[in-house]
Amino acid sequence: MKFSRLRGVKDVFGDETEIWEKISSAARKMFSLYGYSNIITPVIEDVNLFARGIGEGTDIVLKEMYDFKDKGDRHIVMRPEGTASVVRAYIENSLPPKSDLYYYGPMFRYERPQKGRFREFFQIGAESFGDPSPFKDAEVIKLAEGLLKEAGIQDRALVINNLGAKKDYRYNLVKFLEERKEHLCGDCLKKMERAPVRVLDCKNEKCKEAVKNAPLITDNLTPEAAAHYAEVKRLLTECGIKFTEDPKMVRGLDYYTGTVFEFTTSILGPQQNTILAGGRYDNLVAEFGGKSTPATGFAMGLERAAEVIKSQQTGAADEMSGAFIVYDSKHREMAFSILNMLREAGIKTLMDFEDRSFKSQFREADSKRVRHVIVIGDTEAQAKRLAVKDMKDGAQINIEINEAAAYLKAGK
RNA sequence: GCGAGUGUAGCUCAGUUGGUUAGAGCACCAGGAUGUGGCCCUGGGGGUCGCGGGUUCGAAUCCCGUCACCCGCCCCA
Repeated sequence: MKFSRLRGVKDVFGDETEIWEKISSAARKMFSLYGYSNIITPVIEDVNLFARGIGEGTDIVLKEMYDFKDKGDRHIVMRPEGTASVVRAYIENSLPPKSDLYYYGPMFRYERPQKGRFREFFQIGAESFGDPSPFKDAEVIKLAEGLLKEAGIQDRALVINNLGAKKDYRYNLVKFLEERKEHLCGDCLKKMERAPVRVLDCKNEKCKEAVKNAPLITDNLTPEAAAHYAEVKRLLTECGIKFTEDPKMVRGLDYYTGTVFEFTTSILGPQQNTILAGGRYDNLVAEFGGKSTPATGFAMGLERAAEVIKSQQTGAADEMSGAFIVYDSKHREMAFSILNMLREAGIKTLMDFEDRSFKSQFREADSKRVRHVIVIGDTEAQAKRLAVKDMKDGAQINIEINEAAAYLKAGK
């Protein structure tokens, strides 16, 4: 019986895990620099956490949740994103009012798979609680940018917006759209009720034309939001962060209330080009029953970030390192003890346990890109010495066994 | 969820109007004088032609279904 993986999920290994590790170590470094601590929350949660948190009307909740009933008849969902869980945990565990947290783990969405879009995907995210200041927004964006930079992602652009509109904005926008109803596509008509701002972002040419003079959110911010937004922009410039503004950018999660931002890349195609996104959500903690607490955060998609790094990689060969033991089968015991000795001395050492020709063993040593080959044939075994060949220049020397570790460690 | 495309060896792909034992390159394995890699040469292993059904004397090739990937839309990281 042969099995294959389920739709939209993938096995990650080899070069790709290497890139993932590079990203996560970049993340650990940046988070520690900014004083964030790690939080691990369960993959499964109660459905209502996301229905309430992300928004009842969003696509994620409406049709993309991986949900099921467990044996106790509980309605469970495999988390489609990280923020709702972290907010829940923040309240439930009475974490300090000011908390800076980061997380790493798999998320699940029942979507049609495509390049850079999976049903199980990994996110690294950050959530900062308790600070309403525009400085915090700028700091979070600076952190996000630092993380991308540290991970080696050069191909990135930052887009920002603010969603702090006046109360009557939505009403006025809907009214504007109602008047142009006949020019809008079917999707937009649906969006009009649920998330009217989204209509402004439609790619359909007719819709674009129809909404050309629609009231923009940035022209209808509350005085506080406008001041906050201006301050965030000033601070970003102060930090040396380049950005563009997009008054039509809206995020797909309903909880955002102020600054929103997205880092995009050009290599993933127009629909999956967001690699990191986030924003301010000052009402969510209160909506979840906690004490009213301002908050802001972001999430990065590992698969997409890795894809960008992969596309940037030059074909440079890896450095040669470590040693490979080539031996005559009669002396396998001796070779094995040398192997253990070198490893205990902290030297990366490889060896093949099958009886293979010197030629085969050397070929393997070469493909493993080791710097040195230790040869143990009859001559060496009798003299209780080792021949050490430098695979870079082909030079070979003969040394005492107890000199080997020091010699290899010295490298070249 | 809607619309289109693709699916042949580990990888990238050939495969003529349906016709014998399905091919190439790369990768892998072995050998190329006496124990020594890369380049080169010789040989070798490896394929339920995505899967299931149908048409036919005969199907990788035609038809139907199904699964997967991928592209556009939707949405999002």
